[in-house]
Amino acid sequence: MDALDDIDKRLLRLLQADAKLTTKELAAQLNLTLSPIYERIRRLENLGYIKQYVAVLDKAMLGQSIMAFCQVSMRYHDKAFINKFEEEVQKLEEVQECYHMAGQVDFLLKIHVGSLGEYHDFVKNKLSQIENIGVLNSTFVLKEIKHDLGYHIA
Amino acid sequence: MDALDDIDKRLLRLLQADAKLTTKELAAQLNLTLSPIYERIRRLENLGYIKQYVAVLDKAMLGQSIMAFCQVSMRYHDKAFINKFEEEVQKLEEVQECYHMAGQVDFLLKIHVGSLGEYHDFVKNKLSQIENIGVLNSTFVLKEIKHDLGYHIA
DNA sequence: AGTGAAACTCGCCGTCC
DNA sequence: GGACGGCGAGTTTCACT
Repeated sequence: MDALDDIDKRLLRLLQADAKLTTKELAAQLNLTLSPIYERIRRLENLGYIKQYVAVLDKAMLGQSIMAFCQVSMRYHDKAFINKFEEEVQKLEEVQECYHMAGQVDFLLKIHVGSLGEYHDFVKNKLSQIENIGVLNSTFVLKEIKHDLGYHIA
Repeated sequence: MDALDDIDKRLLRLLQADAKLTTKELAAQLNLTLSPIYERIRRLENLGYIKQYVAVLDKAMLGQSIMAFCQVSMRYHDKAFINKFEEEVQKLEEVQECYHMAGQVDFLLKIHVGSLGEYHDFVKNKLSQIENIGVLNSTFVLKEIKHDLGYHIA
């Protein structure tokens, strides 16, 4: 019921590259008619394989040209402090991604801002205001070499 | 000509959250008729604010449940070696993202695989086969705390 | 599960304000 | 720069296989 056959996989690959493909175009590429394609897509949506459809914007054109990774280690590792940090991070719009990591560093944050001044403001007035942060180490992206939007489908 | 007014910004926010909204629904939310919405979207596409439309899939359901960050430092920093590394990384399907960084570490890679065994295989047989890699340091994601798909629009 | 066709809605374009 | 209207195209459903 929830296994993917070969057509499902090809469908997912096509849709994660271009969500605007019409059922007609998809049907032509997969050698089927409109109905089965239509129903397969709805099935993949309902089972949760497809979570949503989004427009991908250009961050440089939106003035978000500085990207940085920020490694955060907590002073104490109490559950309450960890939970508090995770809650606070959700509220910070500069934080695009946040991961709880294995190893010396507790959290890795991906940050998007418009300038180094904004980054300074973010660290000084927002991030470091969260209590119990021990070490805080930022590294900046010089160039984006690769950024795949879709996942590899086996 | 290429500046965004308030309606453009609201339009971009709505579309990067849900690309399947119809012009009709967008028009209703922005208190306009269909034509201006339609033309604004085409304008935002042509100017490059909207790069593409994609379906967002569930990586866990696709069996890509292990996520890791891999820090790579080159032995020598010749332009030719750097270019070669960047080329090779493009070919590796496990590498979701790759950034050239400022600081001690040269590159930061975000890796998606299905198991630790696959990760081992990736490092041993693919990544470390690229010449001139000096230090290679992997850290695994325990939990995804936050992952915004859209950018913050000022 | 897939085909083919019918009904309905939306995207798209022209014209007008 | 936005409103209105008509045609083509896409989506959605159904009866049949």
